[in-house]
Amino acid sequence: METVPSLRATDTYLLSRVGKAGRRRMVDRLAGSGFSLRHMAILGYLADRGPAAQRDIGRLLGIDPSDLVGALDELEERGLVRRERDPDDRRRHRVSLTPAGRTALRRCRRHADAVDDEVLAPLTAAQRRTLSDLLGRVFDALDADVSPPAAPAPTPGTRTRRR
Amino acid sequence: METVPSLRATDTYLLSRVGKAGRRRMVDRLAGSGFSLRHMAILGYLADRGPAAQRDIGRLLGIDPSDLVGALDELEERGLVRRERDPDDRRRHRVSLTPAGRTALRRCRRHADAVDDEVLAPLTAAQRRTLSDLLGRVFDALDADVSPPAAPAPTPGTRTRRR
DNA sequence: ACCAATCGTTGGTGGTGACCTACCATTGCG
DNA sequence: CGCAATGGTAGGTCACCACCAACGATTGGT
Repeated sequence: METVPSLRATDTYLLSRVGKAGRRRMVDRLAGSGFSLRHMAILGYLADRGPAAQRDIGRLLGIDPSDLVGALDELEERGLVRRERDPDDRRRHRVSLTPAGRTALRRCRRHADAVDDEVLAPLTAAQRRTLSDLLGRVFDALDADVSPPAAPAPTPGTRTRRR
Repeated sequence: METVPSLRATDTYLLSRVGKAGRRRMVDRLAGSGFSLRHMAILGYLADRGPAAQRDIGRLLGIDPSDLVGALDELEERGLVRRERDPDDRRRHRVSLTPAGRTALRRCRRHADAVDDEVLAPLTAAQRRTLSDLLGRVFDALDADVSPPAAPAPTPGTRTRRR
């Protein structure tokens, strides 16, 4: 991909551009199996952390509760997740992964791996590990944005962001 | 920022997520000065490569000609670019940067640098250079996507993408 | 001189993402 | 009990992006 030097020199621009391209590929690929990134993220969440209330899923994944509903509807219709009322708090739904959901997730992951390989093809295995590591650090440091009511505003410049 | 392990392990996911967050910050910041990413990209193009026809700007920047019109209108209204007919080919517009445009670009770049610093804060200078380099490699290898009519489809799996 | 192609422009479309409000059921607390 | 808070839902908005078709002006090729 080509660009102008002054843009290529801007890390955030590069990041955003590469991220977008990667996301694009991923979305295309997953779409072939009828999944969206959201779907995959949700399945991943459930596989990693077990059954959960919708609120919690949305909070961690950065999905608005009202948007989550639809995504879960789709997954449920296809028998990939189950929604049942939490007996301990009947307001909540206990969302859990079905065996079919687990299988679906494996499929998603295969797609994801393939896209990773495709996008990062120009890098050697070692470089790839490095990139992975650096990206991880940056990612972890991003606005938690999941902060409880009173934002402590640790460093000046941590702009709270969130319309 | 938190996530589930299985997603954190997916490079493309990380990339897309970090890219998006970076873009967000950039957009917010630029918006404060009344610019969009598009605007900055266009100003950067003109500064780096000199006056150009709209077609060419759009091609390199991945902006549809019909979308470019509006962006240029805005820049022109604010006196940052000039549009004049190319005497050699009166179909074309010769778009050029005004001195005010040059100043505006400097301002944009300062914003961009600030965002870079903010986003990449968790990295050391050396790590940052490494990330920059690796991202650059990946970026350069991305689908040119500016390919002429008949896509040669070099490797199976190079999905042409482009709705 | 004619026709096909090119450039900019207008005025659409469709998809996505990130919101928001209002609402009902349920819970926890005073 | 009564009421505020919480979890899920339904429905809608707004911005943005990537397109597309059609059109007038202009050009280049024959």
